[in-house]
Amino acid sequence: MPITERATERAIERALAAVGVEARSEEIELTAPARPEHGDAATNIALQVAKVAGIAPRDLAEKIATALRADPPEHFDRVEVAGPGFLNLFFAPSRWHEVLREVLLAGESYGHSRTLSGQRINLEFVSANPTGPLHAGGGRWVAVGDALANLLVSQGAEVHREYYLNDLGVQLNKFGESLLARYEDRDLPEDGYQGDYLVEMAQRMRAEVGNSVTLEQAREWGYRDVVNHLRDDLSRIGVEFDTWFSERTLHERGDIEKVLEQLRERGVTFIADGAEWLRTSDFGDQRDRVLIKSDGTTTYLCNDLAYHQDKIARGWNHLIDIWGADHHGQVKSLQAGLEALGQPAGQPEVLLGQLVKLVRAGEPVRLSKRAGTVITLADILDEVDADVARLTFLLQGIDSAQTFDLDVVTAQSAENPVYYIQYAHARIASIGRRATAEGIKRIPFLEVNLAPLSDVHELDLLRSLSELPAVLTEAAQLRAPHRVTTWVRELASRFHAFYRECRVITDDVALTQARLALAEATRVGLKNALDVLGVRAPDSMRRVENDGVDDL
RNA sequence: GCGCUCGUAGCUCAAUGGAUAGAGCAUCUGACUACGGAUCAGAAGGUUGGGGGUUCGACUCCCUCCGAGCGCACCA
Repeated sequence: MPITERATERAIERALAAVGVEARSEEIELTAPARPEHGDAATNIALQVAKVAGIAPRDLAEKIATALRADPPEHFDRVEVAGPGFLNLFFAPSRWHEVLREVLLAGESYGHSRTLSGQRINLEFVSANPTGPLHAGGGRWVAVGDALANLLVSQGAEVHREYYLNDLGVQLNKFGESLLARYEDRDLPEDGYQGDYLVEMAQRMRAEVGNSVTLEQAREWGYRDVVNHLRDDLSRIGVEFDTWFSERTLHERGDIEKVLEQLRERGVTFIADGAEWLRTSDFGDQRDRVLIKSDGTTTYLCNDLAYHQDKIARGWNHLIDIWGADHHGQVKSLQAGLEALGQPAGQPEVLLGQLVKLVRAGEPVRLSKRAGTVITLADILDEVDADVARLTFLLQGIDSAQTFDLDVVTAQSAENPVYYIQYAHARIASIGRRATAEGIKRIPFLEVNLAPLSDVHELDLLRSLSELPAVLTEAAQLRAPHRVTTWVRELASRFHAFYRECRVITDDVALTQARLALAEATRVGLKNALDVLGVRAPDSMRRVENDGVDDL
């Protein structure tokens, strides 16, 4: 885990200069070692520059260490040379006390930065076809997309959450036909949508619209109904989109024709076999793609190009799309098309997420809107609360397929890691209530003498807290919100250990004040991380047991 | 066949090219008449799919084989 420690980095720079070795400051990297015996911060700079300097790594490390001892950084305790040439730095506890002050000073902005300032990011996610309810696996993109948006914002970016509605074309028509068939109690059309939700929808449509409904009316009524339910489901899990972009808009405004003209002007199109093609292969695609089919209609790619062109025209200087990995084949075509339009290469940045495998009792649950077996996000939210659902989707990176065991998530929802984290937050709030109840006068946190904090559990908490800024920055760069989950689980774990070993409220007034400050700093860390993840940080919790509900 | 992605403990998953690969669940052993036991401490569990290579150092990068998922439309 990299850490940001400017004063120490500068001290190492000075030591390098004293030794007579040149190194750019960005080459100096400090990491938090996994093992306590490797110190509080370690650097491999001697290993990096040994070859250029023409000195054996360990010898060089020793020289740097000597220089460092002569001109140490703040809070320096000692430095050791270890292994092939690592420099392990040990800090005095005052360095960690400094962290505590930083956390309390920054408060809800602790961990935030301006590293992405100036980036105006359009983040498109979910964008499931408006032909039925959002299925359970789609919840992954809901949770990941929203958390990623929060994460990017925490690093100074402006982020716009966008949902693209494919409210035109074959799928929507098929959906309309299927709904009408249910309404008229006829057999479903070929390849129709078989989901039971259409039966229930048809009943409501009859109640609202009456006994005479045309195909177009059915399609439009159904479309609006589905979108309303999408909004409801998303709202239940706490996600709100800034823009719901309708594909129809592109046609109504003539955007698609405009994009076609731009491409023709750029000379990147050609006619063949009665169709109009785009030379995407000139821009890295495997082969060229069709824009206008021989029947005169445009392809999905053509419309998608107009759509992404519009996002840029609206002022977003960076586009991110989160797609299911089953669409990976389209990435190159879209990027090539945008580049053909004169946009910088690599837009949009597409994050491919592996799909969710739903499992029940060890057996895979097959999901298909059209086949009729649908387990929806709403079904999940009926059984577990939104925090459980969100955190479950945010436990792992999106590069590998997630196995979502419905039995485990529902039956054992009380054992979900989210409660472990929230419990730490609630415990801290409870300690605060206790302190108040016992009439303990609270010194303003920033005036508290922190010197009594020296237990390993106390310092471990501060070590974790010191990592949050780097964790958030890196998670944002890697588009990996799950890293925040990993970090906050560790912070919670360290707090629970501290709580067991170190009683906060005691007769020792000075120690009590210092530990109350430490608890508050921990609370801030938990809260800020949970905010990014979109999970609540409660001040109290109720546990549902077999024998009823306990107030805690 | 071609392409993309993935393969880590019994299970679910972590790990900017760094030191002895870490958690949770499950299993086993323990814990304060105290601030919330949704807790804590410990044990056991690994040839990171196999084999090569690059590197002072590889779960990580490269090659190859095996296995899994997904794409290879004038569908969306």
